[in-house]
Amino acid sequence: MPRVPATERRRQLVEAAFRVAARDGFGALTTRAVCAEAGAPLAIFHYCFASKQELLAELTEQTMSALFDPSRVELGPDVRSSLRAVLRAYWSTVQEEPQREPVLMALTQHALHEPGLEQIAVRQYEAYHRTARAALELIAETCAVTWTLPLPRLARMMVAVTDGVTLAWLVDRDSAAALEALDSFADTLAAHTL
Amino acid sequence: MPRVPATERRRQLVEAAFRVAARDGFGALTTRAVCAEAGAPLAIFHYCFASKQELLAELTEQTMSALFDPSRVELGPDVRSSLRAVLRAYWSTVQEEPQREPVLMALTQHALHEPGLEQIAVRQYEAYHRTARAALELIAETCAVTWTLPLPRLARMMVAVTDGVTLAWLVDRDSAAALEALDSFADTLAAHTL
DNA sequence: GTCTATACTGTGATAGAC
DNA sequence: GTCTATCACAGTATAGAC
Repeated sequence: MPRVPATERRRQLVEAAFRVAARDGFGALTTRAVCAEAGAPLAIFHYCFASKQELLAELTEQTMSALFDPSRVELGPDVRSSLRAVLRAYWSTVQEEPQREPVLMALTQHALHEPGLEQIAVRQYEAYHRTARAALELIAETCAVTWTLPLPRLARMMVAVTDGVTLAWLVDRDSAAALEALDSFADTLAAHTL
Repeated sequence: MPRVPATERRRQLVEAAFRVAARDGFGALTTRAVCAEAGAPLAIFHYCFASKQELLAELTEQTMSALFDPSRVELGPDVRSSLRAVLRAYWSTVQEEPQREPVLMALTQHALHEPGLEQIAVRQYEAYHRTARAALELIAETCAVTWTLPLPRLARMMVAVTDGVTLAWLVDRDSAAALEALDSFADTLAAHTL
C-alpha cells in the first residue's frame, strides 16, 4: 500500500462511498464495502473518519456540491419557455448522472432518523429552496415579469415538482412521462405571473 | 409465553414492525427490534415469516391498504375547489397519521434496491396513480368538465405533487407551507380543464 | 403447532504492531 | 502515519425441545 496523505484518503473514501451507494444501494454502504471499493484496508476508515456518520455527512455535502446551477441555463423569451428550460436543465442533470438523485434521497431519508444528522437534511432542503428561488428570480428579471405568489411558496412548489417527478421516475424509469410532467408543470407555474 | 396462533402472531409482528419503523426509523427495523416490540421471543420471527423480506412485503401491503380514498371526499361546486378538497383530504390523512408516509417512503426506497422487492415499489406507485386518476375522473364527472391533458399525465402530476410536498414536510415539518403549496397546486392544475 | 436455545455471518469500532 | 488483528455486538436464520 502506498503512503497517501489522509486528506487524499478521505476524498478517495467519499468517492468510493458514492459508487457503492449508487451501485448497490444505501443498505450496502458499509465501512467494509467502502474500503474495499477504495482498495484500502478496513482500518483506514477510522483513521480518516471518526465515525461512519462523519463519512455520510461529507458524502452528502460533496454530492450536493455537484448540484444543478440554474444561472447557467439559457432562458427563453417568455416565462413559460424559461421555466421549461430550467426544469429540463434539472432533468438533464438527473439523466446524465442517474445515480446522484437516488443517493441523495437515501441520504436524506437516513438523516431524518439519525440523531446527529438531522441538520444535514434540513440544510440540504434549504439549498434546494435557495436554488429554486434563484431560478425564479432570474426568470422574473429576464422576462420582465413579477410573480403573483410569494417566492418562498413558488420555490417550495418547484422543489416539490422536481422531487415528486424524480421519485416516480426512480420507481418506473419512465423518462418520457417524467419530461412530459415537468413541461406541463412549467406551463402551469407560468400562469402565476403578471 | 402464551401459545398464540401463527396468523395472529404475524399480525402482531407486522404491527410491531410498523411501530418500530415509525418511531426509530427504517434502519432500526431489525428482526430483534420487531420481536422485542411485539413482546415475542426472537425465534418467533422465522417461524411466522420465511424471511425479513416477507415481513417487509406484508408491511407495505398493510400500510398501503390504509391509503387515502378519494371517493369519500366531498367535492366542491367547481374544479378548483374540488381539487383543493381532494388534496386537503390527502393532507389531513398525512397529518392524522404522520408516521405512515415516512414509513411508506422508506419502504419504497428500500424496495428499489432489494432484488426480491422491486415489484412492491412498482405496484405501490401503480396504486398511487390509479387513486389520482380516479380522483380526477370523479372531479370531471361531478363538475361536468373535461381535462385538457391526458389523464395519465395529470395523474402523474398529482402524485408528484403529493410526494414532493410530503417529502419537503418530512424534512422541515412546516405544515402551513405544505398546505399552501397544495392549495396553489390545486389552482394551477384546475387550469387544465375545458 | 409453538417456542427455546443457539449458530453463524457481518457490523462499526479499537488497540497496538509496524 | 499506516495497517494487522481482533473486539463486542447486532444481524438473519435454523435445529430441535416441548
